[in-house]
Amino acid sequence: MKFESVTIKDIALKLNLSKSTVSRALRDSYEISEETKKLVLEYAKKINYRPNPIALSLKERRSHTIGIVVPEFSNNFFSQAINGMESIAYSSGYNVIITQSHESYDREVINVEHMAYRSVDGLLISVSVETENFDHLKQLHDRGLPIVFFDRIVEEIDTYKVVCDNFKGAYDATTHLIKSGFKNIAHITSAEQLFITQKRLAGYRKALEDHKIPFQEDLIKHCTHGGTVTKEVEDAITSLLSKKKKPDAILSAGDRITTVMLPALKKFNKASNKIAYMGFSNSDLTDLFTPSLSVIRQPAFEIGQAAMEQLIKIIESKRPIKEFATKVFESKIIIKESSKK
Amino acid sequence: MKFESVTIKDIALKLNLSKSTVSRALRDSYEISEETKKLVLEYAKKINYRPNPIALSLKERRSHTIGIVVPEFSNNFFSQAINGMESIAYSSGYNVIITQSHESYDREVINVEHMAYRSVDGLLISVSVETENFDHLKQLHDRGLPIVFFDRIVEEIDTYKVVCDNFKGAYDATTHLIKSGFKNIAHITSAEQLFITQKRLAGYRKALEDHKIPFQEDLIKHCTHGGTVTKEVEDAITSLLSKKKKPDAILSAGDRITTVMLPALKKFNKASNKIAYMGFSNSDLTDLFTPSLSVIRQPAFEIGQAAMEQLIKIIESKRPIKEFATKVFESKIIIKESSKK
DNA sequence: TTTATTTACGCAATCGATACCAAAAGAAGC
DNA sequence: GCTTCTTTTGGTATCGATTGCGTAAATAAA
Repeated sequence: MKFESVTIKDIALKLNLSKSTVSRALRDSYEISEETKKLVLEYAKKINYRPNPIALSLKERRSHTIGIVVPEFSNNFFSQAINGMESIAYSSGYNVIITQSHESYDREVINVEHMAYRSVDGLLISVSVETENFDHLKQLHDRGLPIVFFDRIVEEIDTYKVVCDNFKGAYDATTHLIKSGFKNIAHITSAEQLFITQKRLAGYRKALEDHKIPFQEDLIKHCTHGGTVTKEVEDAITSLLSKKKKPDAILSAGDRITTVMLPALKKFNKASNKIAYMGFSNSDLTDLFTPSLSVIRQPAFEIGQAAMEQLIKIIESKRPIKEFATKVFESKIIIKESSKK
Repeated sequence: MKFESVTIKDIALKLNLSKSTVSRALRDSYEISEETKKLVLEYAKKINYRPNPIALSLKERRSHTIGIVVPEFSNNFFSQAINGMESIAYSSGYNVIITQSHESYDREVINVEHMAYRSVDGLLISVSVETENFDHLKQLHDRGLPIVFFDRIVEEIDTYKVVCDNFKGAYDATTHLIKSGFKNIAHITSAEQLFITQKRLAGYRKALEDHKIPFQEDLIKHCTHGGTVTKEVEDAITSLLSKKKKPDAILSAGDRITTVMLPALKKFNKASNKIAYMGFSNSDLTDLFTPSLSVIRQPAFEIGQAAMEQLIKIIESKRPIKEFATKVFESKIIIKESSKK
């Protein structure tokens, strides 16, 4: 239960040296004789000595560990982004620890604080759908913790951000639907306060406008839990389908909403005139659906990489960085069966 | 960049007390007067004092943090298991940190050691498909780190384990295929050395045997990367389909193999006589496929919960635990279209 | 009044590693 | 032979929190 580990003191005792000498020998300091170095290094290797990172974190106030907070792993966009982050972190000598907020504000606060107090050197976060108050992040940021936002960014905190061009993604998808002959396009999306929700909605509206299709408020459905609660998506569908003038196409925002929407829609499409649909999704399985799903795909892996690269740059910069940019990636429209007339 | 935090010393200085008095007051020690306690508590609250967990970890050699190592998040089985683990951990006052091995032995070793040295109080792990040498886990276990295995367990390390009845899962699925009229059933599975692979294969063989169908070695295909490399699954399919006597059904093991197999099979099924299939999968999307996918589903969330519960029990037990059990859950066969004649 | 017992607090060591400062030993210069 | 400089090593404080031990003051008992 105690988990004994080898320390510098053990080596010092054994070799009749002081702790400081051993420490310096291990770090290959110039002030230690070759002879002593060799002695220490050999013995350290023999007993498989490893410096205790907890002690180092306490002393140096850094841990070579980066914290990642995402809403959910099971959302492919996030698991792919995490893979991108890991790839950069490991090659730069950092470890990552990852937590999920499960779209809960409370959980997000707990996770963020736990990481901060565990001395992560920096934080990568995509905020939960519930998060409207950003004090937990602002405080840490003000106290000097490097933070990089990705995907679900927080506008009011001035740091580096990595996103997709959500406006354009939604604009292109909507345009595609319009050009395919649909005129009554609904939009099922995430909570209103999310920045990406606003951007996507704006893209959708602009596409309608550019094609002289009037915007209808009641074709917009917000899922306040981002699709994690199945019922809210089903309710949105039901509400759309019970309208006098039913939509002929649906644009959905977010992996979760898209996949939860499909079963409900499938049931309906069997019984009556088909409704076309497409959505934001990074799932690899969308081709297997019938009809195969047209999607807006984001370069999640690259977004993760870019976010991690930037975070490490901030962490390792000598002087505090004041100028921050927002890196924007392009999403890609992939047309399959589900959006055809 | 430095991230200043409030310490006990700050409080002591401000209130003209010693560090020890402040510490004791905060921990509500009986040797501190009510008056002083109140003073300290109020000031601590005011300046938002939080004990530094790094310092505590160093002192107490425990962190109230539990490490989880899984092959991949994007595998639904694992993301669901993690959710089960988190649910127990949080209600028991533990935090979790999660890493992926990406089915790589080297990455697994790095992750495990990083966590151990970061003073996790215990470890939950499902080993990578590559892992054949268990020294990294054995060493830690021998030194007293509580470990609980789940799903991909290590037989030779004596600790608590949580699994599904993989034998029965494969047996039931194979039996179902046989009873549906298939006689030439192939099995695409993961690397041979994995314990669950062996169990599933045994279940498959027993079902054949019980129905007097001869076992054919060349109907078994092992994917040494567990399906993470698309080509190995495609090769397995190609090899099966190029046989003189093609299989009439396929049983696949594991989420990843199942989903990677589908596109390859779909292409083939369009062109020629259909091959039935079913597989182990915890994806929520299997109903959306055409044909809808018959699956063996494991209670991943419950497995995660059980594993975490048991780990916490080991961590918190006063005396070292010597007797370990293996908890076995039942999987469930869900019959859909893909396994019908 | 004297002694014994609480009460309430401070000092210093500890966890593991690092780093500044001092000190010892040897080498070099005069 | 003495001072000065260099090389190599040891002592000790530090990071933040806990804790055993010691002790002054306050109170109770004799």
